[in-house]
Amino acid sequence: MLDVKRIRENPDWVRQGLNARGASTDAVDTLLRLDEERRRLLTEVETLKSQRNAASKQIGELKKKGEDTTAAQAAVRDVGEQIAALDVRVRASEEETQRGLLMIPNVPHASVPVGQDDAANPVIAQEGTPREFAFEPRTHIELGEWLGLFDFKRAAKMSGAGFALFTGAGARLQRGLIQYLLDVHTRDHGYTEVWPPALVNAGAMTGTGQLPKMAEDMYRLAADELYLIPTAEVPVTNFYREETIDRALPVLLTAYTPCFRREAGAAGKETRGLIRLHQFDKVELVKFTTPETSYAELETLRADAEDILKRLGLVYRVKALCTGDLSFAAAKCYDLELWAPGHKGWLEVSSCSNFEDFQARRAGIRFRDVEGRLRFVHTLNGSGVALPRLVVAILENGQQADGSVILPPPLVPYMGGVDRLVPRA
RNA sequence: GGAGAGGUGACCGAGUGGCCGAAGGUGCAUGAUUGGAAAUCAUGUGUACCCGCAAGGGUACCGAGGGUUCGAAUCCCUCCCUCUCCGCCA
Repeated sequence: MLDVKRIRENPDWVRQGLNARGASTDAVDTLLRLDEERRRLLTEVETLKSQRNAASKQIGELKKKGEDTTAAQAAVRDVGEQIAALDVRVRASEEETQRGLLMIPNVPHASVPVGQDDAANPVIAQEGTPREFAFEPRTHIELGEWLGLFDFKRAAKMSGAGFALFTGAGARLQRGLIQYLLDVHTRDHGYTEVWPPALVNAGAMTGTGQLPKMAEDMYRLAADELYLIPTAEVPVTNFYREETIDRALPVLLTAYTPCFRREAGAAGKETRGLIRLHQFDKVELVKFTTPETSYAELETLRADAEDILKRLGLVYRVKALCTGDLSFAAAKCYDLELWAPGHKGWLEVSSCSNFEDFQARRAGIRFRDVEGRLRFVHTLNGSGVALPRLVVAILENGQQADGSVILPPPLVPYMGGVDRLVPRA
């Protein structure tokens, strides 16, 4: 969330940000009104509390001297009742202000291109050129079925539409990719590996900004009031929730987790095969940085994710998300998209975002700067990368005329020496 | 799941109704001492919010939330977490 003081002192900054996102600025005006009311009540009740504290102290002293304090106590009790009544209003006002704050999205960074929606996202880089095929390239679904890598029919039987069941070499490829991605990020990019819970509480979800706004998109276990994580960003960013980080910044963490998304409202979009799933696997990168370095760190985070795609020899492009397409908590974001020749399109495999102090303020993650002041860190994260679409690209790009698939060389050791996927005999 | 013991500041630890935002110790910072250090001595050392141009003042916080009281770290209730033992289980 944004700093209420900053909104108070510079409401136009927030209004401009909301405008750029294509969101209404009414929330700012409402919030300013709520904040003013809140402070008025707070000042009032604190004055009364000050009076009560002084009077109570006096009663204590009088009692020690053995004097009668009945009248004084009655008077203070009266003040106490006023305080109790006011406290109720203060709390209501604070809750309302907080609710308002939680619903206001982050303000886009000045470098974010202005635009209405994803059509306005500029492509800022492209690596490699799509391969020319001497035959009509098959989709990952055709390839996977022929090679026995996954079985959507059986997945639907046990779980329903939108779930993947990997089999044989397909299952091994999942395991190998997870290990490969974690190896590269820990060995070559300086990240520390963590293995977090996949179920988190509402506090964690609020800390990273999924709650309260995105409640509809998540699986929730009502009996225990727990949520299935939609991304490792949630548990990993909450690693330091309500803490002052006592390590030198930046802190770099990486984690593999399954990810769970209800994808409510996604019906009708690309739902076949591996492209959009209710459960998928992902290796995530998370950074905690000082405010001064977060934008430089965003560039290296993106480079770390890109490095994976380069090593695997895949064709990809980078988009800078425009103001209108930015997610709720992000101040700036890049998307990495892989070329999928069978699918004849680009598939998003990573979003690399800087949230500035938006998540840190919600989650209470701070550090001590060189002058010893407590400040909120900046948090960043990016996929490094999501597995299913990576598999789509690997299969569709590596396919041969006979339907076999040549694997990228770095994966061969992770596949037990297998360099080409062929149907099981 | 059952029984018991606990949760106090960066850390250890005292504190059973007012003199407690909290003793004492450790750590840390600054100064004195020293050639330099150790030791020693002195001083300082939480966070959030509100009022104020500022200086400064106020409120709250002793796991969380309620309650009793003129007054709660201290008493009562609920919940969470940690530890020990038992049960169960991968």
